[in-house]
Amino acid sequence: MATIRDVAKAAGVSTATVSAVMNDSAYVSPELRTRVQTAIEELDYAPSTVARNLKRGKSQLIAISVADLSNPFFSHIVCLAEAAAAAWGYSLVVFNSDEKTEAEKRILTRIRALSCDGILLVPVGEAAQHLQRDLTGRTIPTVMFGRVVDDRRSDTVTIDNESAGRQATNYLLDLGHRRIGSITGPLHLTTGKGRYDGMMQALQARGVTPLPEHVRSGDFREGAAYSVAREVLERPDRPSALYVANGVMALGVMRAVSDLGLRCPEDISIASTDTIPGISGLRPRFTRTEHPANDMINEAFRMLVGRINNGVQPTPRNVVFQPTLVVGESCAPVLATAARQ
Amino acid sequence: MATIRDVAKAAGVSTATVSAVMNDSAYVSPELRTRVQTAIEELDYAPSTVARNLKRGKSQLIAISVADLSNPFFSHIVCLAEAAAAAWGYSLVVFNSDEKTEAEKRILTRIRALSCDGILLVPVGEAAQHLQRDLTGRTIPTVMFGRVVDDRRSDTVTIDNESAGRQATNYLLDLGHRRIGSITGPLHLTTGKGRYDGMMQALQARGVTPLPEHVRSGDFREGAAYSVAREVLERPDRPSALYVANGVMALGVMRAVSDLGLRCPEDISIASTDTIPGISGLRPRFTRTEHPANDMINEAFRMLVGRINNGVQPTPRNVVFQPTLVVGESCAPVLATAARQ
DNA sequence: TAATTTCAGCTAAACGATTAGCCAGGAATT
DNA sequence: AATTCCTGGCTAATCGTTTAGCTGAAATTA
Repeated sequence: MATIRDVAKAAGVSTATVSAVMNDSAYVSPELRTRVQTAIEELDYAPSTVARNLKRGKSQLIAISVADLSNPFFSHIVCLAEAAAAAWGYSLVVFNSDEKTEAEKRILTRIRALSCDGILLVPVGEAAQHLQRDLTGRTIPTVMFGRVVDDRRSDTVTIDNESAGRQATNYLLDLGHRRIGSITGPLHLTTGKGRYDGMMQALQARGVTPLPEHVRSGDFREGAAYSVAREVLERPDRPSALYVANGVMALGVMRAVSDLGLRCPEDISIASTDTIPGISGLRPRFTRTEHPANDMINEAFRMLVGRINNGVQPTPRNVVFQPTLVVGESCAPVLATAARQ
Repeated sequence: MATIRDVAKAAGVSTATVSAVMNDSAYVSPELRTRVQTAIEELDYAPSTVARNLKRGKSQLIAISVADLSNPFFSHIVCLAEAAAAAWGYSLVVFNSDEKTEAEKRILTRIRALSCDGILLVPVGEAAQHLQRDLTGRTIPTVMFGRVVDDRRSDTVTIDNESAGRQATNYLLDLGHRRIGSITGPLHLTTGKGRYDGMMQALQARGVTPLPEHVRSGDFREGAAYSVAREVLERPDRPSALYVANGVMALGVMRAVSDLGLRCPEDISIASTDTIPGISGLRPRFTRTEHPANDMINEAFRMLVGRINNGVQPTPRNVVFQPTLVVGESCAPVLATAARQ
């Protein structure tokens, strides 16, 4: 690998001049400039960011740690983050905490060791204590994404989870459903709790009280959602509609529906929050609330890069985005459902 | 942040001794050792990996560049790769070349600049020349994944694309289909060409010649597959079955089918190669060939880490995996289809 | 005792960039 | 003509590690 010294020798100039050309940090005469540039071309020189980073105290790396990389929502987030990182001149190091506190600890240690310039963190959240210890010790600029564990200290980018739960539930209520159940997320997560709260608010506002047996908590994964949904749907008093707290669980519920020989929306209406991209060719399309993921990631990067460049500001910023309801064919009016029973 | 010199001064030893304690690379007397350790504790010292990497010429980073990060197949690959990287003690830097040669060039330069220890590359492939220049100049251990641009020089991990095309097509033939069309991948890619060839082999073996208008090439994305599929399906002599070269295109085709008011498999049978994970709750489930992605990634990492540790070996290894056929409900016997027309 | 070996721990030279500070020589000023 | 001012480009120090090579005292051997 060619070094800056090789280029300097080849171009007959000093390393300082080569550096000046690379970063145009000082005026260099046109002649020397072209000589340097051809030498760079010739030797196919690329500066060592490792050396540069040592000198500058930066690593040009942004770390992202997501809670479940096998969830298409987070895959999508990683995809958007990669593009944003590239646009800002960073590279993206990807970690999967897999909803495990232990894994998250290891990841944060690793991120420190790599001296990443910033962290985009979807916190696992069950135990926030270690986060404070790990993050505030060495203040690496951090933006919490999607979930919140300590909204007083960190910058956060989230969606209004209560609104998501309310919107989806209101849609079901508007169709006349009253026997509404839910597969919620884990209630110790803000995403799980918020959507659950939103749903309950919507129900209470219309004076509807769900059966406790119809409201079950999942873990945001396909498998558990499948088995919990089976249990709920096998009951003789099964609900006429379900609110499902995320996209992959909605798929699990749908699998349960079809394995039980039920049909959606004829036998059961399903509304969810969050969705799987690209499956609009398959029927039924889900009625769901969607996150403005692109805007969220862009905002997160703007905040993160701001912190990286301007140092840590005293007041953390919390930006909340609004979900939007998208109607598919997974819900039917309750009259139709009742007629079939 | 405390440096090794601060620690050395505090402990009254040389930096070499501190370094020796950190990596236990040499014997240090118990007394000095404890003095160093308390000094480290005292100053909350963590060595700068940036400096260490500069010196060692290693970065503990493995780069993965995929051709389309928005494709769930590659998301899945990234997910598996993250786990494999962590298991081997590396961190994963993710890049998306988005099927663009220019982007791939920039990515390779960036990877070099970051001095990643190894590369897992899904090459864009249209122009392999620059790859040779970029990769052989500085021999960063590289494993080509999924696609091949120069199978003589690089390690590769691939699937038997021809077999995939043959298996899917034979399934359609066995159902009695003869008017078979295809949405292929780009034919300049080994994945596109191989699957196409496999399909043609299967057809020829049964003496079937497809109409050229029924065999259209896509770009492995949902959008183009949708429009091309519409064109094919709107023809009065539309095929009774389609072989679709990857999972997201199959979704696009399915969207076209449903937008045209057709039904799958009643009006059109669809078999594909590659699939979208987790959608088995939605109907119809695709009949498709699947890749052993997990085994493939594990093998790729074994090869890559081997190269990193043992230096570049003379003979490149090419490992080819076999796809397996998984039957869903997206295909019907031709008699049923004919009866409806 | 003198010569040799051993080895804990030190010194200093890297790694490859950035950059403060310097120098030479041409232009401008007096 | 002498002085000052610019300014393009160079020299060399620096970032924080690792590590080859050295030193000198203790241990071993003859």
